[in-house]
Amino acid sequence: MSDKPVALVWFRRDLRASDHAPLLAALERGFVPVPVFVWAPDEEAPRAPGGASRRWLHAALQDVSATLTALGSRLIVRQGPTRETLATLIAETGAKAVYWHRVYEPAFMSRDAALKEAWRAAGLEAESFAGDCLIEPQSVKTKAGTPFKVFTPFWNHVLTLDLPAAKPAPTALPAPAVWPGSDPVASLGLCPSIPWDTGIAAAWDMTRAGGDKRLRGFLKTTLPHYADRRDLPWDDGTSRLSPYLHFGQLSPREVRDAALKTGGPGAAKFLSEIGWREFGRHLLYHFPKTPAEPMDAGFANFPWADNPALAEAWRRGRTGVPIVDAGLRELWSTGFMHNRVRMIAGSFLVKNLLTDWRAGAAWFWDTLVDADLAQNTLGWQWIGGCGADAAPYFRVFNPVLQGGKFDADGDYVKRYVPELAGLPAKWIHRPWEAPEEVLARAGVSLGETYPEPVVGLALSRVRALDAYQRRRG
DNA sequence: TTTTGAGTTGTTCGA
DNA sequence: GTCGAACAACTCAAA
Repeated sequence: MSDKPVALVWFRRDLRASDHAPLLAALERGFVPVPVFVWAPDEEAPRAPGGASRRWLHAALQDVSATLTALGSRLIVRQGPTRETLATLIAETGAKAVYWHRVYEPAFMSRDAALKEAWRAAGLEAESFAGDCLIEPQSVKTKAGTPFKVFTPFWNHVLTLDLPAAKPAPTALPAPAVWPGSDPVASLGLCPSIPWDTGIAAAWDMTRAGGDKRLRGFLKTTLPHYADRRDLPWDDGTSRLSPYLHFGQLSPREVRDAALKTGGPGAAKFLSEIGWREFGRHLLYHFPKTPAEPMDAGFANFPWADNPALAEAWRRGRTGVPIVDAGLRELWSTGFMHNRVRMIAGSFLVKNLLTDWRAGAAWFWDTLVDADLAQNTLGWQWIGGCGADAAPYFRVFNPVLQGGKFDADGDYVKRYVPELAGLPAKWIHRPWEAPEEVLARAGVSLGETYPEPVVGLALSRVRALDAYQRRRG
């Protein structure tokens, strides 16, 4: 117990005790930190967090709460409008300061600036700190003073900068004379009422320790082969750190420092993937309308097809194209989709089905445990061909060829589309072309046990090329 | 200001 | 089956 003045430490996407500048600042400046989390989903834009993301948040909050408790502190959890809820907590604790990490999403930038101004006007010390990125979006500019729009020069520039390293967690935290009341994490209603989350819970250790274990194992055994194996969806060749990074259970500085320390082949490639995360934040900050609007204005009136049945088949993994269906079923059952398959499935929705990329972004938002506004926007605008550094319009992924290249034995398809497991590798990515006797032997009856393809690949490819070409005028 | 080199992730076609 | 060319210019970033 301490009679020092209290500082609220406002937790958001930084659900950890290590590399936590606001927490350290409170201690260094002689305050007793009171960690707080405010659940106000309606204030997130353009949409409140999706189901899978909420499920992860539930675990992450419980975990960081336990971590803070072990250090002698607590996590105070409240729900309600952020401004009023924090005002209540400031009054209850007599806090003289509020510290937090910046979040660079459009909905928060102006709101948080207004809060800072209001708190300072009220005589509080209010300060925000660099958030969940290696380099803050507003501090990187081309020599012409404009934001970067191409990844390679962006990242080459960032690599020349002297970036701060991660800081360790405090070894102990003081407690205030009186703790304010806290709602149980369970009362936030983040877990589903019908248990669709068993697959997610089985696939992930959603704690900081789980992320840390994943990071260490990845660096030790996978990093040397990263460049080759990261594209194989049946393999465990990617870091799978994205949800831990999204919720700040691991900071990008911690991940970067550990990868640099490991070094060797693969490290630069892996760091460039962290770089894409940075680039996504950069783009969202400088182009705040991109979650809702194509960055390339020429796409404003693109003739997207409006076919709810096809979009639903895609969401449910019932398109009849095995690797696409496998990806969407992996997503539905585990809250994750391998990066290679995200591209294949995204290309199929946007190009073969000519569906507005925003429909894909909305589904990913609801179902991904790593759903992140900046990354989701960048990824979907890229595959739609309407974003920064986007895929050329004529790049239409062929799911059969992609399957043959990256899932040659069909192991990935078999895992998530078990009704095709009896098919030999030769046909598993194109069952509609398999001879009748092969299908019969595998127990596959197209249209009954597994759908016929909802579109012909060749025809829909030509249609997409035509639509994209026409857009160019 | 003008110029120049370059740009995540692909497919198809024809020799 | 393997390989190179074509696909389409356009924009970006830096010299």
